[in-house]
Amino acid sequence: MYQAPRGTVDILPAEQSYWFYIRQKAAQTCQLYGYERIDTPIFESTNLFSRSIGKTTDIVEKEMYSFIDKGGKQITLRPEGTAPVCRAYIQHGMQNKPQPVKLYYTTPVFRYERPQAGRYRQHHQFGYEAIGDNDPALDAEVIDMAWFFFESLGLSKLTLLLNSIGCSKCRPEYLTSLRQYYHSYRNKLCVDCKVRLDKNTLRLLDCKKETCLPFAVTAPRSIDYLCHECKEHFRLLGGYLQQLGLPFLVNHCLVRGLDYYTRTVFEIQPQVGGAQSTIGGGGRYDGLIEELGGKSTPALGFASGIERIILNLKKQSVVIPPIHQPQVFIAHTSDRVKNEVTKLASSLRRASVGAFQTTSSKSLKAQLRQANNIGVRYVIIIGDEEIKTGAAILRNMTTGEQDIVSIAELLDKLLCQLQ
RNA sequence: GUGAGUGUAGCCCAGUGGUCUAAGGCGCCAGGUUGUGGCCCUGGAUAUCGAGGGUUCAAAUCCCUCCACUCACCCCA
Repeated sequence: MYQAPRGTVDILPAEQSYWFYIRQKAAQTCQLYGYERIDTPIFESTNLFSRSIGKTTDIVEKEMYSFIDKGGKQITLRPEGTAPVCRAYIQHGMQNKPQPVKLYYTTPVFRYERPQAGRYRQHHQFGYEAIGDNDPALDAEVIDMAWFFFESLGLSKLTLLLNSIGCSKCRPEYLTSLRQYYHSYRNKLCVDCKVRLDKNTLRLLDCKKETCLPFAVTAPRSIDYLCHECKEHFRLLGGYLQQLGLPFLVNHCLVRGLDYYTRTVFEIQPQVGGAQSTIGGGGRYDGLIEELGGKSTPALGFASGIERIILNLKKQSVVIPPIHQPQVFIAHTSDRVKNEVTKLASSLRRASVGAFQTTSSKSLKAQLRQANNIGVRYVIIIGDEEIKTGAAILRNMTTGEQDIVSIAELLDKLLCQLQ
């Protein structure tokens, strides 16, 4: 028997209410904050990702779904959403539009990893990018928007973590100090951290091993090494967030795993959770557009994992509105009336009354049972006797009451009762 | 890539060597009501017991290999 590839899932009808709900809230949020939707291809040149995310990151080193197409081109299924949006910004000359350009997307994302709770090889992200403005007020807006989005979904008890990791001017000095600091504990570090020491110094702060945690606590802090501009940016951002009443926590160990981040980085986490606690995160990437061949352009963005949001909606028992289903079921008792039934069903739908219709020859009992299981409010029953008089039985499934109504009046009556 | 746990019908699961041609519950189908759902009663369909190999007179049950799933590490959403 075939089954969905490892790390992928079928999103069955029973789950779709969550997806519809989240996408709707996402679109509403974006409308309120002035973001427009963009859809970029699901695959891009491998280069785009290796250049932007960073060659030594795990994503690029071992998690990309890459292949060579029939034209010999190196192609990669998108492992994240920011780089393609930046590529589109450059390609379509969006620097000529009023800045910042605000774009959002919901899209599948592919990473070759061992699946576990809240982690898949194909997952879905809702994200947005604000490109072309370096004002910390924009950072605040982006963070506020993420917070608003989660709040509007009904999620509570969230934690907002914030940090600044500096820019190309001030970060090298910080990295040097950090490396020096960790170097003195070198033989006490875990195997992974010994590798990080040379390869990805910032990530040393992120190690969750108990033996490494104490080193992170007393490690040099990036915010103590910020240049004047970065320091000011961070100070102003903090002020805006306070004004907005967003309860942020500065976390000196928050560094994020993609190389393109500069200055502001942030994550939003639920208070309780499994290993994959982050439901959304983002930050500034002031060097990325230039790195990808555009003009030097400041920007920042945010992305959230829809599967993880659903996980938390369930954990917090948030009630999701059901997807609207037809409220009318048309049953028939004889194949001789099928013509009438088909016509009626079609005309109801054209008048915006959703209707189920049985097409096979089932017993009336079976049809009513089905109608009951679906949960429709009304069943229209048509048989030989009704057809003779141009009438139908209209049964109210909640009360069990039923009337004989002429087919001509059915629509008006239904429209009235379904109000 | 590493480690641990789990694999019995669509779903939840009983069963730890012979009474298993595999029990129960949910769901599904049908009948009880010859044109009427939900409750109840009765009946029915659906399982090469994850796959392959081995031990044994005998394997869902023990052993080996593989596969899948789950959780965790790594990393991230």
